[in-house]
Amino acid sequence: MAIAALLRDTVISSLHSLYNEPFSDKDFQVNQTKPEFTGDYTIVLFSLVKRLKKSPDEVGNELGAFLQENHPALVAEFNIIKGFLNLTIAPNYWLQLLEENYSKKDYGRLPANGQRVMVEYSSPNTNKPLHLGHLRNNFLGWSCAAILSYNGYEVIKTCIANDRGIHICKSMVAWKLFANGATPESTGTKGDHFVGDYYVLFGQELKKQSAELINSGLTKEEAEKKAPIMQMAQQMLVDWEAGDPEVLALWKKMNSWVYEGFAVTYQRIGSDFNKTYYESDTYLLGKDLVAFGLSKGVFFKKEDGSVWIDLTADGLDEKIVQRKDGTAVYMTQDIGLAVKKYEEFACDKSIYVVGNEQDYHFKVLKLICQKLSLPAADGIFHLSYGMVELPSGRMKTREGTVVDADDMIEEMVNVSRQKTEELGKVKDFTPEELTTLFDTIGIGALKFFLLRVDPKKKMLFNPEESIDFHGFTGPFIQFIHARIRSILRKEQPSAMAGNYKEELLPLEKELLVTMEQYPGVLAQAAAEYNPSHLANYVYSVAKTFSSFYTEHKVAGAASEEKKQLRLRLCQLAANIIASAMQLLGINVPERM
RNA sequence: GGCCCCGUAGUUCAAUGGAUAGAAUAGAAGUUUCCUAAACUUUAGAUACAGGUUCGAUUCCUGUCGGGGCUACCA
Repeated sequence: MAIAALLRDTVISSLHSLYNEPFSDKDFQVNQTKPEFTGDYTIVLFSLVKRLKKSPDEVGNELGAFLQENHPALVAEFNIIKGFLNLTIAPNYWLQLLEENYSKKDYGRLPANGQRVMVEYSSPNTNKPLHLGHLRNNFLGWSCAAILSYNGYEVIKTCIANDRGIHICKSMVAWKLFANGATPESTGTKGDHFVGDYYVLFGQELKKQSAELINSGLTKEEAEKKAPIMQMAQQMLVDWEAGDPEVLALWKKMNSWVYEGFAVTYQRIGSDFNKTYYESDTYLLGKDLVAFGLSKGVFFKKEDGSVWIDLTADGLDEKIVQRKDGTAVYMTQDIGLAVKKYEEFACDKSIYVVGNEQDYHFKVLKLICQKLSLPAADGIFHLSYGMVELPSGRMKTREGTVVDADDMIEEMVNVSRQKTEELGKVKDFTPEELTTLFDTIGIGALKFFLLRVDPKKKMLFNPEESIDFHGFTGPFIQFIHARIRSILRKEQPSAMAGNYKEELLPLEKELLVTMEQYPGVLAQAAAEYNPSHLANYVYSVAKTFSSFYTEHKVAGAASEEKKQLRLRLCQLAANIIASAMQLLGINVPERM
């Protein structure tokens, strides 16, 4: 058990023994002791003071003495400062922890817990290439899946391809009008970019056409609706739904180009899925649920035949679930897909990694599913993440301010190549090894940059300043790992004769205390679906190790006993760094 | 208009209601005959504003100011 949890339980039982009353973890806090005070962990006593009607010193002394006397293997010493009971953990506790875990490659991994969870992420539109915002989504979804799996969940990764609709028709219309039969092959363009270019062309042509109509007195909205090219797109959507063979053939062809492009990018960034759903297959789902909802009285029909749900009692609006022409809307499809997913996989939880602009949508989705008493309802969880913004604000396709994912990756890899060559430490690598290393470092920097921030918060990317390779970054952590591996290549820990007797030095202790927290951090990252906890944590391990490494020699330690201890610290640190980075989707090199 | 989210060093990010608000970067000053200097050490620098709850508030509540999002018979 993690020491913080162990202390919590021990304090609860100790308080019970002392005062013969029931206590819970709400009655005190367990914090790590601030470095300026003596001790490792601190019990915050204030709420106990109130409840027991004793002074902080009284409570602290009674509890401290009790712990010291009855749990000597855990608590060695204590001191009290202004209501804070600082506990020094028995040195042997740390040493034993190290001895038991230093060689475990999967330190912190939990056994299967029988729970199954679905993570839907990525979910691209098939009319344009991926951008930086999609990368945040992909990294987040992949990492959450990995973290959950490490914590014992069975994880199903899914993706819904938004492969139909007016946006797809726009690319198709523009291609028909302007391409003269060009293909990705004929132009040497990556398929998703190729199709995206026609989506942009559509926008430009629409702007041109609507400008003329605006001059003749229409509003912008009216003009865009009436522009001939938009009319063509609308007609194409109707034809698509009617199953027009020519339209379907074009649709299939252009989508296949996009998928080829996506496959290259997914391969590069490591995104993968157990199951991909296609909106073209699922967009009619949910229609029978409308009838079901009507029969249950959850939905109601308006005079024009459209079907709605009234959510005003829940503080929301009325929401449409079926158009007057009988077709399903986005919401209805999503309800249908939720049911389908549940039928296929029966997951206990279903996580949707989708941007926070859809907070309202998912609130409504879950609420409707609950009102329909669908078994899938309670498991729905919207992992709502913030936008990646530029200094000028949101990225907008229309204004050409999107940061393209492939360009971004390419640039990161180039920078890593350049920096690596400047340092000149891997001149003996083969070309293949170098290519792998540049990818590892460049993509590692990018992933870490996007994952170190709390997913819920919007974040800023400034294209003027390239992503850093120093400080709180992926490459720094990779570098520390390479340094540790360099030590361990020369010498591995071997069996220690007897018990370790020397005192732990402050930096050794700090490193070990930090490393003990890994399982706790993993649990928190899983519970909150938040890889940034892991990113922050693994950085603190690397940073602490770096200080330790600068201050103390490992191979040249003063005694064999000391050397063995430090080799164990190295081994555990390397294992934790590799493990945590792996869960962020980042590889760590042996050398760099 | 209604609903939701966010305002922390120059900048980008941390901080289950707890001790003197942490990092990184940019700035200043140092460190390399020694396991990789993509490093280490030192230094200066911040809770938008005004109230309230509390022994204690960056955190909870109210208001003001500022920023963003949602509010489609688009997906």
